[in-house]
Amino acid sequence: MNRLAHLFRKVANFEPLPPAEQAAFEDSVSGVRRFHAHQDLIQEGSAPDGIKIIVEGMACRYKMLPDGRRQIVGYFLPGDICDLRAYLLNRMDHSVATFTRVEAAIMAPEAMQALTAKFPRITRALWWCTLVDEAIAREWIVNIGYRTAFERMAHLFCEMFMRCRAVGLTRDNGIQLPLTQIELADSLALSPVHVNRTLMELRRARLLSFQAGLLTIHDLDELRSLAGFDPNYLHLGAV
Amino acid sequence: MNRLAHLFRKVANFEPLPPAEQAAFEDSVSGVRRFHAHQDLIQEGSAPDGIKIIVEGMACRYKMLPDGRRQIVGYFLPGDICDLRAYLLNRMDHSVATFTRVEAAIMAPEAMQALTAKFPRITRALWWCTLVDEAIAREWIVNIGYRTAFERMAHLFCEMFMRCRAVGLTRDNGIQLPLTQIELADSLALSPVHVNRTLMELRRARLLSFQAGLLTIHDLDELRSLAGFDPNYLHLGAV
DNA sequence: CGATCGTTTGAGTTTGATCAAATGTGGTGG
DNA sequence: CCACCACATTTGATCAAACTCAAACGATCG
Repeated sequence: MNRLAHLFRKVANFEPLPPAEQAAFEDSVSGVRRFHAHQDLIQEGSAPDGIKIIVEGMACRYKMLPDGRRQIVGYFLPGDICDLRAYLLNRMDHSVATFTRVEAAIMAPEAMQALTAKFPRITRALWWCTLVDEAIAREWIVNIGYRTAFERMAHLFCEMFMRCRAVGLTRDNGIQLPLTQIELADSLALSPVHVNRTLMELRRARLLSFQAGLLTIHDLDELRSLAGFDPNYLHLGAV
Repeated sequence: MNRLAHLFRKVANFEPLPPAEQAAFEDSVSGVRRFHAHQDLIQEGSAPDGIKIIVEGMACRYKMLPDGRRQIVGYFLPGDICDLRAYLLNRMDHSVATFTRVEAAIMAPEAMQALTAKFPRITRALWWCTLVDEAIAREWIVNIGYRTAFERMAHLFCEMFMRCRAVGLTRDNGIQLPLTQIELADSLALSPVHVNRTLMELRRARLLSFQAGLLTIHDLDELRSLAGFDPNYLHLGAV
């Protein structure tokens, strides 16, 4: 099947790939691997191996800290490419772990090399992906540095909702967001206790519900406004 | 002269460019432009124009916030490329401003396109630059999210020192770091008052001095250790 | 049916923010 | 050369957001 459908849908925000190039891309995939929930895909300091494109499930980039805590620095959802950098960097500067069971399409670096050599449009599309990743990382700096706990969490939820919507993973106004409060805390640089209280505040304001890995947004406009969320940095064309 | 010497020196950490490719790169530069201190080079929301490579001076990426404050999300120093993204993103998701007078080499997007089409090694080198930028942005997330004010500032100073050293901009154990305490505050997500106190703490500990735009590090090993600084994310080969 | 993990609640503490004002410092014009 | 202005730095006092510690409660699972 079309294992890369989410990826193609995402990059169409930049430039749609013609069917022939989509097919060539699909053909470059050597296979699909399955990973357990809460499993490391890559560890900081190691050499990245193959390129993995998320087909199903969710994962994150994180950095371990000297006192045993961790800081999550980004999320992966279907259509995201896990270590494009495999090419160019010899040591990973962060780790990657799954939240859920993950299914990933695997590509050998050589296959990627051949593919991008042949199709400049694909090269541009992939480069665009890394630029968007970078833009998201920068928005996280702002989010963590400037916003209050309440705004910060609201902002993250907006971002995840928009990103899921861009690849067709919303159901009504809900998305799968299989995170524990502790994982949310690691993402937002908040304590788990404060995450819990902030979450209750968001619920009490009837903005959303969040349980059993399902985030439902009851009032997106209000949430966006309270979070100071401007989707421009996601570069997703249509708002 | 060799206007791109700093850039070539930086990318040599990835893969040295042979003289012929350096020359072709230089030839693609259409000219040099000068900018005043504290001037915007690009504004958020606008379409990026040309590609600018910093030849001399310092600048930053920043985002304005609704209450008029700003968050600086990265620094540019000589050898850094200012908007490679000019290519691929139609609207800037952040602004760029100078700290000092800046001299920048200008390249038309078409010239860049031609250059990268002809020299795959240059393409890889530039892509590597964006990956390093991304890695730095992620480390900033950790820095702002996890570290105390003291560690945070120490970490930033370590980073800037290492980055300057990688392009040959250290003098003894000092670097030009022409920032006011307010600009430091905008970078570290701290209040100016707290920046001042933290700076005094660093000075009192005899770790460094910072005045008149000059940062002198008296005990780099101790500073690195207190900051929890691991230079791996800068991908600069030699430590 | 414990055991484990995640969530919730309470109480006290801390880091860093805010507000306000004093003190340098460098530049400009008279 | 001095007066003045704008701006950066320093200091003091108070406040608040979020953290820590601790414990209870609730699911889920072998």
